Amino acid sequence: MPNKHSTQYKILDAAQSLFAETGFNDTSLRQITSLAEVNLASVNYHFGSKKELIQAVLQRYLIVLMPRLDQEFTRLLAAQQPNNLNQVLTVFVKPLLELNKVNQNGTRIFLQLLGRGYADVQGHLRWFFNHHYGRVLDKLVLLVQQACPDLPPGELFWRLHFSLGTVVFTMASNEALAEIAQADFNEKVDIEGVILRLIPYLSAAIAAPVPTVSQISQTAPMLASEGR
Amino acid sequence: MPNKHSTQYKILDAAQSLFAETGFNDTSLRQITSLAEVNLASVNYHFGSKKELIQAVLQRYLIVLMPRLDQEFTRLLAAQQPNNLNQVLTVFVKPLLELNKVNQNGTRIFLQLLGRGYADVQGHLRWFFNHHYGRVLDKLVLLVQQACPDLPPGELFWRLHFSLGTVVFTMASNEALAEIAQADFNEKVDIEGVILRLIPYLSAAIAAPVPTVSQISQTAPMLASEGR
DNA sequence: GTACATTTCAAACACCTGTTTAAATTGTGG
DNA sequence: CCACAATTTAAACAGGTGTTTGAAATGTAC
Repeated sequence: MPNKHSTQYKILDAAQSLFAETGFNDTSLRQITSLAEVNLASVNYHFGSKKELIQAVLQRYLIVLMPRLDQEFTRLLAAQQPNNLNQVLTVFVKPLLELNKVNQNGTRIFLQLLGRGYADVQGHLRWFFNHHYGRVLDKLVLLVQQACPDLPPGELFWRLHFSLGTVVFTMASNEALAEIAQADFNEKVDIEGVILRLIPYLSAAIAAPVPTVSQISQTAPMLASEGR
Repeated sequence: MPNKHSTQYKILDAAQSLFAETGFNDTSLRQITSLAEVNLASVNYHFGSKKELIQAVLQRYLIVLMPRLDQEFTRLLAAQQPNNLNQVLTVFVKPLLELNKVNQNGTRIFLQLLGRGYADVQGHLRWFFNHHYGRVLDKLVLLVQQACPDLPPGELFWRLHFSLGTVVFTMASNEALAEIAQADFNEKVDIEGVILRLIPYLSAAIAAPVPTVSQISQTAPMLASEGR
């Protein structure tokens, strides 16, 4: 059934582009089916519901990406001495760029979809992702912990989520940013360029020195008195 | 007309909470008016349209925050020697926390709204913001440039947007993150705590060493061959 | 070629959206 | 109290949403 020109594929291809551009909630099934040149009802026939279509669109990439990432994480975990942060983050590059084999502009589209997935806080997406791929991310956390042994677990938690925010936001607004960069600095930037710029940024961010309690309390008292 | 219990205020208060929680597009006027206990038509009567209501909700905070930020930026720009990044970023703390005077939980709500504003890419919001407050942000760029004189302008552009993504995403998903942190690490985290954690993170990120061309080209060839 | 399952299709479904209308109500200055 | 403006109200508007239906078309195995 996986004909490259089947109705399913036409729907998935149309849906992913529109989802990436406009977000999940702001893309209607009628937009999708008219771009795919298929009947409106075929979405519900083949995928059941819009919710399941969204998951199918993401799954097409995740099913390729996550095992590749898992493989890279496992390889790094097997190393004798702990890896530094740059090494850990760099393993994302190849698997991400291989998504261009799944689909034209696959890397860009997938990362945009990821951004949309977190922006429209669709509860089911978060569950879907953690349920299927939580184990893989645990390995990443372990690697980062090994790379930054001085970082308290709580601090690491926040910094990983900060970093997720950086990636997700950057990708969601990728087109707009790339246009501005082109106009203001005359540098052509593609998705690969952005990924390579992110690595040193995130690397330094995650490994940033943890402020001591005394440093925090310089500003803290003011806050407590002004709250509410 | 600015009675604290007027219809306008009831609408604004209900709207900001729902917008922050669910996003602009996913919050209906009927949800807002029923929470505010006013008639549906009063939104269009008092604000004209939903678009203008969104801007009014944001404006209530921006009109307080931005002059305060402008004042801080100007003060720092007048200093004899250039300020370091930590000093520059720290000036955000006080003006942001003063938003709690505008409204209960004002700081958290405003930052969540900011996140929503960039997530639902409503073109009019970007325009609205740049049109009214572009000048203020130019001063911030100047300050960061002075703090990081070795950073090429193009790189600085990207890193500031990366940082915006960090803040915006973190705030948009703030509730969810705080809950997880509470459950997993048993640390109560409020908006002030998040802001204070962000500063060293962003500071290190923006000032990260710029990779040399030779470092990039180690991974680049593979990309070019696989990209389409 | 006939029987059966799969897939397509146009139409309708029930519901939700932002906005507008015109009448009823309330507030206000003379 | 009256006249006039400002505000509130219920109702309807036109259009969009995801989903369902039942008949038509197509594919497939015997």
